[in-house]
Amino acid sequence: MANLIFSDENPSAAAAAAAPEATSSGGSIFDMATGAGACDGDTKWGSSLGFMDLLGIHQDVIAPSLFDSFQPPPILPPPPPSTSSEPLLHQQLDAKQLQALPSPASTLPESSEVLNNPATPNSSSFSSSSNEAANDHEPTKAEDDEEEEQDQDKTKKQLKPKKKNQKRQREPRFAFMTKSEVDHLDDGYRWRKYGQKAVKNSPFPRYQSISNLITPLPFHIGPLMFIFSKHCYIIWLKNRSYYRCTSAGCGVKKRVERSSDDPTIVVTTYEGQHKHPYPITPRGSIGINMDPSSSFGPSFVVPQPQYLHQQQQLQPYIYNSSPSLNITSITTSGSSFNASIPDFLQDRRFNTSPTSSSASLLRDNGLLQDIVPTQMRKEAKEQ
DNA sequence: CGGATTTGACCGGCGC
DNA sequence: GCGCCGGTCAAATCCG
Repeated sequence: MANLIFSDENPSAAAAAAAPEATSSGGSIFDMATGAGACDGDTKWGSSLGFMDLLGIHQDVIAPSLFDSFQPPPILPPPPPSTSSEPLLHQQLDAKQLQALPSPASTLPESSEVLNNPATPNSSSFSSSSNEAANDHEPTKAEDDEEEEQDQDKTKKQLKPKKKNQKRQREPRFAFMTKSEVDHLDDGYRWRKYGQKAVKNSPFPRYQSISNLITPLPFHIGPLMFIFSKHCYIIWLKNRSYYRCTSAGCGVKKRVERSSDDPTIVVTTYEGQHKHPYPITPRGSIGINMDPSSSFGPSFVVPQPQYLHQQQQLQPYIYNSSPSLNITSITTSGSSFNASIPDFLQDRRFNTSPTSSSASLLRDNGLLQDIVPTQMRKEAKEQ
């Protein structure tokens, strides 16, 4: 996984991964019709910038705006969710920080309440408006029935009309970043996925004459490659998943996507506040102890090594305790890893062949489904 | 069979 | 007004 991305053999791929997103979530898709962005056959991958240059860009642009402003919370950062992933960042971000976040945060309305103290969506630091907002989206049963009748004439897909001149109130959002191979981190609550969007993520559309296509393609985020007029174009796609808490009356939402800057990072954005007790998970997963009596918000239960052992196929990433992204530590060189990493976490760290890694990444990111039609996938499955 | 997920369609906001 | 995009819905499908 990550070790492939930043492999020494393919430094420009690493640079690509480190390159900051030029625009917000609406990164422009490469213009195939006009050929905009096409280059001549001499262009190499990331040739305009060296590996270290791009690393520098990454640090200059990303780190100061997001990571350098990170202040260690008074209590340990949360989740290592049960995926054995490690938390990178966890705090309520101020508007500036949120804008620095890839995309979930960039859409944060200014009216959002943000507090600079560590908390989770369940923490008391969130505004108490969650009920209202939740009711906006989840009307009462009576209202539902009434509207169902009204909607008889309407198209099935048509949505219920919203009150005019009333901007939808957004819940305060809370984002944190986690190094993980799995997108949906188990935080102990039960979530139902209600939507998924493929978002374009093309900071620097990469292209190259097909005749010069020597270096392996950097399959680390989900490139959709196509060939047009002797040029190989790649559009970077990623999925954004939308989850809703399954508890009745709880309108908490959760948005999960990969970071544009580092696809090994999962950006989880919570919206709203749970209005129910923290569910006790029978799985014994690591959970968040949502003790409402605690004025410090939730505390987090450290996963037991035994449990992590069961999850080792997830290839947990050992995160750097430094607030900034130390992407240089992610190399194919085994010596770059800390010797203190338990054996059971090291077992599978370097067993990724380019082939399996590419495939698994495509699978993990859900990109396969974006690129390959469902029918084709089904056929492949049957074979 | 019930709950969860997938996925195409739809709506509203926003920028041009 | 139009197009793009984020967010949501809900039927179809999957899965235990």
